[in-house]
Amino acid sequence: MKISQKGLYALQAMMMLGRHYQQGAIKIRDIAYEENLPEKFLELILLELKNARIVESARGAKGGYQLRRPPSEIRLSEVIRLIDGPLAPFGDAEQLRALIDRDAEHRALYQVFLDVRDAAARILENTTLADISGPGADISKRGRRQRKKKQEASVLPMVVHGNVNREK
Amino acid sequence: MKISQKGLYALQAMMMLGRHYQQGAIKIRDIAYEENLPEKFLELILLELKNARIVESARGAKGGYQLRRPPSEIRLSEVIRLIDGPLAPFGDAEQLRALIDRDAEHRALYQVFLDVRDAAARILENTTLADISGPGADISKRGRRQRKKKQEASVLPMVVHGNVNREK
DNA sequence: GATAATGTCTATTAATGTAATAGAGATAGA
DNA sequence: TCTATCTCTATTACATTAATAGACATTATC
Repeated sequence: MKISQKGLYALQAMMMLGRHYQQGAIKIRDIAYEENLPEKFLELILLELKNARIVESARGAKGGYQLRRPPSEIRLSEVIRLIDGPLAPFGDAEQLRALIDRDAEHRALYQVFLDVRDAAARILENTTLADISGPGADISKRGRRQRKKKQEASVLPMVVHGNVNREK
Repeated sequence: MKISQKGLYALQAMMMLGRHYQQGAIKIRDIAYEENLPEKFLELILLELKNARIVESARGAKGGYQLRRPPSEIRLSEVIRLIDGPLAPFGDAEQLRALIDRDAEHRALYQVFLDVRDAAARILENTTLADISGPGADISKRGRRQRKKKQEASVLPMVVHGNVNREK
């Protein structure tokens, strides 16, 4: 899985709309300005979000965009899957599956990829716009509240090993 | 993070070398044949792996490649980081960091991305070539054994939620 | 030391994907 | 009607990826 620039723009736009939830339609231009996004590119992104019925638009003068649901009901996974496709860490799932079917030895590798995908999905499914934007957003609170499904909280450990944080 | 075709080839080649560990040098051609990889492309990949000192080569007649360490000491994360770069799910960490520094509102989003990266890293750091290749490889055994660091086993839950498995 | 087998290295290409831009058209409010 | 705004299609520039080609260097073996 890879979150593209476009995907990041989409998330930024959604966060902005989340901050202005229930304030009526917001113009593309205003979103672009507030989040510092290329306006014409943002147009295409919002169109996709609209077609997916995550946001809604009003045309003409006084037109603009707004969320169709409260920020607490929009999961990051939904936005990312729409813009960047499946959360799996490999490109072409079909091709990989063909490889696996042809050769039992590679099934274990495939399973590892599935585990990675599931781990990422678990986080992105359980984080909503409300968790990361708006007046209540606070990193330090993530993981302690706002888990919709009660049993899942303990499945996503917040413990981080010292040796895992190795990226540049 | 995205595992490229090249990264997948690298993992396949490493698994093949793992299966033939301590059987002397293996020719590029044989690796390519057994794993059905493009030979010339594989050359470049093996060169990278050699420069990273994960494999070693012998030149000339009877030359070839072999692992420098036992399969149980080669983590998938090492191979993937080498070929495909950092495990983070976003492209340019610098750019994202700049965004975050400019705007405190986006820190929470950044933190989610870090969580995703850490979750992926945790799995790929704790899975070795031995776990997924060779005669002992068995998907059903993953997660129950072969965790090098004792305390980490419980941190990677094997439970999978029904609603997480949503990819095509 | 000649020969054949093999890894090393550099360059190039083709295909694809990504980010972004341009501009004409449709719709709605004033 | 006029103007502001979303809608939609096309196009472009650029970067990345996957793959190929070919000359060169090294080693084993006869």
